[in-house]
Amino acid sequence: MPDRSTIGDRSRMACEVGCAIRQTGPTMSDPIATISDLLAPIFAALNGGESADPTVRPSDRADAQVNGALPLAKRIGGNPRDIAQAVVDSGVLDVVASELEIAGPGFVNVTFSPEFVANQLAEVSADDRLGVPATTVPKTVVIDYSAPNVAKEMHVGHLRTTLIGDALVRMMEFRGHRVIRENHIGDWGTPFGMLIEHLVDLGEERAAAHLSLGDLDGFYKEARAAFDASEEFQARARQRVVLLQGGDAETQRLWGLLVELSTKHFNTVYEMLGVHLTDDDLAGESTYQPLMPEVIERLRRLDLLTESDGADVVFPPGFTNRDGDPLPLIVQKGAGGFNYATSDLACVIDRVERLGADLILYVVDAGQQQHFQMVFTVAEMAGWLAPPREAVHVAFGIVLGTDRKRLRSRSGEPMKFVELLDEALERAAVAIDEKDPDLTADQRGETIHMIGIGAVKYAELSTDRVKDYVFDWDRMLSFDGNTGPYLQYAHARICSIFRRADIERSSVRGLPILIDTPQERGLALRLLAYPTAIDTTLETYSPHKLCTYVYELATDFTAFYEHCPVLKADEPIRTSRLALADLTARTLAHGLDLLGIDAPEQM
RNA sequence: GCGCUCGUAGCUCAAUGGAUAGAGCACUUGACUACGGAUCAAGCGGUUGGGAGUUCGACUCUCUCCGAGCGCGCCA
Repeated sequence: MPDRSTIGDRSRMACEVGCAIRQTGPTMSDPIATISDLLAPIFAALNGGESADPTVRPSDRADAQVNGALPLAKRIGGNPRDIAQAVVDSGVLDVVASELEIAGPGFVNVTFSPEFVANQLAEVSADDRLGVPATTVPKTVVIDYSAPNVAKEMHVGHLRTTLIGDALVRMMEFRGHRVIRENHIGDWGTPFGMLIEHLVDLGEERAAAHLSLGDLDGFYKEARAAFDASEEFQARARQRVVLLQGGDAETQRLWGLLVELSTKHFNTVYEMLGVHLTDDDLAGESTYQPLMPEVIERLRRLDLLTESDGADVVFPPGFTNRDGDPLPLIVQKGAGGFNYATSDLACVIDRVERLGADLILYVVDAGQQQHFQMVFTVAEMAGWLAPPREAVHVAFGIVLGTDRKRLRSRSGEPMKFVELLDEALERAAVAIDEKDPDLTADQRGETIHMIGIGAVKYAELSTDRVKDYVFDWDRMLSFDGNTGPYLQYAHARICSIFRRADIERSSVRGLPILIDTPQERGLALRLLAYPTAIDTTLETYSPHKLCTYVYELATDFTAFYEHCPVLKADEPIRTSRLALADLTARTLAHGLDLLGIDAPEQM
């Protein structure tokens, strides 16, 4: 039974997806990857022709350390220091290293030669892609994210899925994959009987007016209240569900009205956020309704279906309920209806067979892990998800308030998305007005938007997605520390150097960069690590890794900025440092953009 | 009860099985005629929840216990 949580399965994923998405090779600028490639044949030779990982890592004792001698010594027998010596003696690193040192039990500490660093950097500086190669193995990736409900307002619960999904989309696309965004909105199910009847009672015009105000929750609650208060209404609502599922034209039209008014609200939020989701990406649950009977039919033909308490279910092995009995995945309810599981299976079929998906990502909260494990297992049993094709639940934790309880508004409900963003803008405005009261009205508005939204996004993305995270206004909007505003400020500061000197940034692009001081060297090495940062982020679908990179890049820059005068330096140092500053700003802005965050040139 | 996820500095978080576990905030101290001080530097702070195991090497993998959160048949 393929259990997605086992180590073996995870390593399979790391290899198949990771290797496809990762791409080392001659175009890779990261020196770590370069020496790893250089060492590969040496390690293979030492290992009797079989490849062995040199395990090259960044080091705090040198620029890089080669750890591979230790496990290799274990495997083939012998002294790890002798193997390290053989690695050094092979001479393959001589072209890139100015110093090689064997240390401890058998580590090889590598110091890159300044020429090597400068050459790599020149290549990157002249490259629009900043050294990040397009993948040679483009995949079709379907990303299922955001997924708000029709006739319900987006709230804080949609924050993480929307932002993580958007960031992954941007990175995957940049990497050269074919990315299909799917916004699996909740636009189907029994609540729609009630909602449509309420729409009818209210009258279309009044309902439309009501909904277009953005008060979707109010509408939903009224419908719910009517449903709870009147048996007559309940009967109509149930009948309406039947009509909806039966394809009744008038009912469909009314349903479409609800969907349209809701998606208008969603789009307002997406635009405000700068998230790449449009009506073209809508793939609501209704989309998959026609496929539902086929899901059942196929499962039946495969003899996977069992009847249990009147429902049609599949028993994927390895899942048990509270009594220790096999846990079923219900695909057709006793009354004949379909449910969430059916629709997710339909999605798998559609995404694999119609869209040709190699990889399906579900950016959905961690609470649904068991559901997805079961769905994926059943899809594998049915042969719809045969390797190397795969589905991954990109799970994330809950958003907590500073009291460590689920974040709620004062009224006790999940905080509405729009309220949250409004507050972000208000708080950003206070900060901006205090720091820089001289901005023009246009600049002010634009800056507030970039800072406020960027702060929320960065706070959201910069911690490990699988953990719950604490939502703290004061921290995320601080200009100090690992925050969005700090990074944006770092970018603005670099731009300011060029403004002050009245130099076009593009004019220094690709000019030679001289590596002299430790700060220049540190910054240069960081810049060269950008492709690897993106790779490691995508291997685990963890945007916080790119956040960490961008933050470290910013701190490396400030160290450089403190120690290395740019404009006051003599030529050719001055131009070199300008080029280094420009490349830093480009990388910073690019990394932030992959996270969906704007990088203002001044603020 | 079973399953999953999590537990790292006072707080918020990092750390692809590698050497001495790193940042930020807070706190203490220092740098100010400043290429944007919306800054920088230094210090303080840890038996990585406890215990056992695997390994040359464990925050990381395995087991167990403790604690927190979530899930466990017809909601989505």
